[in-house]
Amino acid sequence: MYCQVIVDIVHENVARAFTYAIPEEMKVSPGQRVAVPFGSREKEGYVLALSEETEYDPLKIRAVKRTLEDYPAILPPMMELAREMAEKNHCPLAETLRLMIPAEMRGGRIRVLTEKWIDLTDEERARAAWSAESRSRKRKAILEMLMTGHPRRLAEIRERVPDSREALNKLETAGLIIRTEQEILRRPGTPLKSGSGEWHQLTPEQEEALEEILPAMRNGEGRFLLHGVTGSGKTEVFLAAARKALEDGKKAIILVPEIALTPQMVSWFQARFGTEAAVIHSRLSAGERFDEWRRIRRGEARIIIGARSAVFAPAENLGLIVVDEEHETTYQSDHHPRYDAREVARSRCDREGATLILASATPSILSFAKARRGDYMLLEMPRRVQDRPMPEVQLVDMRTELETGNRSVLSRALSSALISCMQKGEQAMLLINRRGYHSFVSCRACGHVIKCPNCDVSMTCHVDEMHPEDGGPTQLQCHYCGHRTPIPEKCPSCGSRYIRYFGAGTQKVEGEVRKLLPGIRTARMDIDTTGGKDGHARILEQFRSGEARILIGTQMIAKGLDFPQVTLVGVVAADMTLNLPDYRSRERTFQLLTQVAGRAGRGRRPGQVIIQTYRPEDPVLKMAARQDYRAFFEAEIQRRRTSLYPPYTILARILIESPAAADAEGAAAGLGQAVRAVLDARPEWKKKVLLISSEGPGIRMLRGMERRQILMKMLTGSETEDFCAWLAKAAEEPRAGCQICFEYNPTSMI
DNA sequence: ACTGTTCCGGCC
DNA sequence: GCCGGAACAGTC
Repeated sequence: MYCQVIVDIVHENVARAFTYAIPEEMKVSPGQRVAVPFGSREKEGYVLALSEETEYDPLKIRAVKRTLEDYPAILPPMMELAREMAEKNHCPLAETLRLMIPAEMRGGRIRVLTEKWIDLTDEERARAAWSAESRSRKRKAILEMLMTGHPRRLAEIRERVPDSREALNKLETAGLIIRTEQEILRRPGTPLKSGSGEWHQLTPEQEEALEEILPAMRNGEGRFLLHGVTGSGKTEVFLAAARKALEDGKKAIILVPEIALTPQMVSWFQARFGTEAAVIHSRLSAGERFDEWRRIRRGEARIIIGARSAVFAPAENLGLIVVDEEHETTYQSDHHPRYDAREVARSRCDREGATLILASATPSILSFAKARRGDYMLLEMPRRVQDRPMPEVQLVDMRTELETGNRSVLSRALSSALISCMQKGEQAMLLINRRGYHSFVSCRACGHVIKCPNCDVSMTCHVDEMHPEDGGPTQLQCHYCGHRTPIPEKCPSCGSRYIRYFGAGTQKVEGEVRKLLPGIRTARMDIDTTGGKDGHARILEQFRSGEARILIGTQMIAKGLDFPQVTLVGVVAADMTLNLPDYRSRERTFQLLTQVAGRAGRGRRPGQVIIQTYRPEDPVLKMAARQDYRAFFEAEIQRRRTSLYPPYTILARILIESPAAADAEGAAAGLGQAVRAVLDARPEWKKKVLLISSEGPGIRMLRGMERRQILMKMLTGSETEDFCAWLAKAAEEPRAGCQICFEYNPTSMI
């Protein structure tokens, strides 16, 4: 018997199956991981398929050494998925297979934790021995313990009967007890409590959505886009759909856009389904992740909640995948092999006969366009639960604030709203989409802006987190590479002592709020305060418990959080994200504002939202203020059509990075020429290409690397796919001192 | 003739 | 991804 094995090495040279013989007594099935001899070394591999015969020279064939687990780590549909992804990404199969098992499983770096247990061999004999026992009080005590309940943990016996080793040995040699070892599974820490254990009465809209979803689930089909406004109770729909999956004996995967949102979702699901819910994300400890993975693999956990990577959870017999907040860009992975969890979810559902629900209050333009084309069935929930009103949104013109002498980052309207919100004993959230204190510093005399030595970006002022009580900002920090330096006394360019500070970040806003409302506890949530294993959870719990009354943070506070006590949401500077040089900046701004506005008024009391801006007449801001997704979608899709942006076109780029500018420059020129040459040779490709540009990228130096790009805009079509395959291959050709990568519809254009 | 270095193909 | 052999250059 032979098997085809993918060796766990990511390299083009070995990106194919190798044939190994299976020893007589060994049981091997497809998807199982095995140890095989490879050259002079031993390697891990994945069994692709088994066969009786082989084409390969039998003399050269070596045998599988051993299996690494006694079950297939890769389920058959997951193997197909890995194949599909490898083909699409032009990468070795080993690389996509690695996504599907916890990293620590590779190289045997993690041990299965065990615990010793003691069991009685025969209750009758034990009873007899107990009555007859007269010599040893310890033996009698142990037998008594086991008779009232067995098996028992050895640790427990040791605790109740000290120094019991000899007594246990005697009982064992007498054949009265046996020792066993049991695996124990490490569980992630207890999540937040939500206190809503019972099933809610569904709203008519939720019922209507489920009337479409449940029959589809019965047939193992259905691709839905659930567009429900903030506070419309989308989670209740997920819970009901997951219950249906469990009733049918199937599994459900619930994806959330980031780790910070898992505890909330887990608490909702655990309240209904208890330990059926498992958590998978990258911040679990190695042991926890491995053990949760095995719990899922064995079918002990039937609901999986997690961030992007949870889409690869080893669930057999999958019935449902939910992608919550589907518009979030975090569903696209940013390192190799790149994938989009929404596409992977779609592919898994097609393959495994499961139902897919993408859900959002602000669906991505791409998904909504697909829904309109009929790719997804659109389900609308335009009203909040219990007839709660949508929050009232007010745009505040910061130009008039300045004209009338208010130079603070908080407008009068926002200040007084904050004060009255606090007086009423309610909670508030403030969004400021930049961390740190000031966004940049510049010299009054010569206008010099202090830039990072490693990156082509200005540095941000920070208050030292270690000594926050020292007062104002003392440090400059680069938000791209993390480089830190003290704020200089003099301008490094002209020596002037007059340095000016521009723009406000979360630290500055927190300071202003504390000045405005002394004695009110605030919490700040940004990258700087959420370090550590449960930094997010700590801050959110502070706010949930009411210990902190105002939550100030970057966009991470805008996503899907549910705090019923919040009645006021303030956006300190709405235009900041609007003017970024990216065709998606309007979409992102609309989503961010609508999402953060939706945090207000989720409880009994109505919500109020104040958006500060220098451009209150901007149509995107106006539509966000009205929470009018439809109007925004129509305007944006129209703009994309006329300006030729996705989904009507495809953007692709080759990004070149090198420590030396000349090398990057040279490689960019060389590649640019090669691209133009191949287009001249292939007119069918050329006619699809609308634009080739060697401009940019936006940041020409990052983390000490010089960056150049070749940006292309193309019409969709099979020729374009072929051209992109060629580009991906061209990007793999090594060039002196350069790192080159090909990006198909890049997530970020920096 | 001997040793250190780099390049390239094979691994089942 | 790493090993080992081949080819090459440099040393006595």
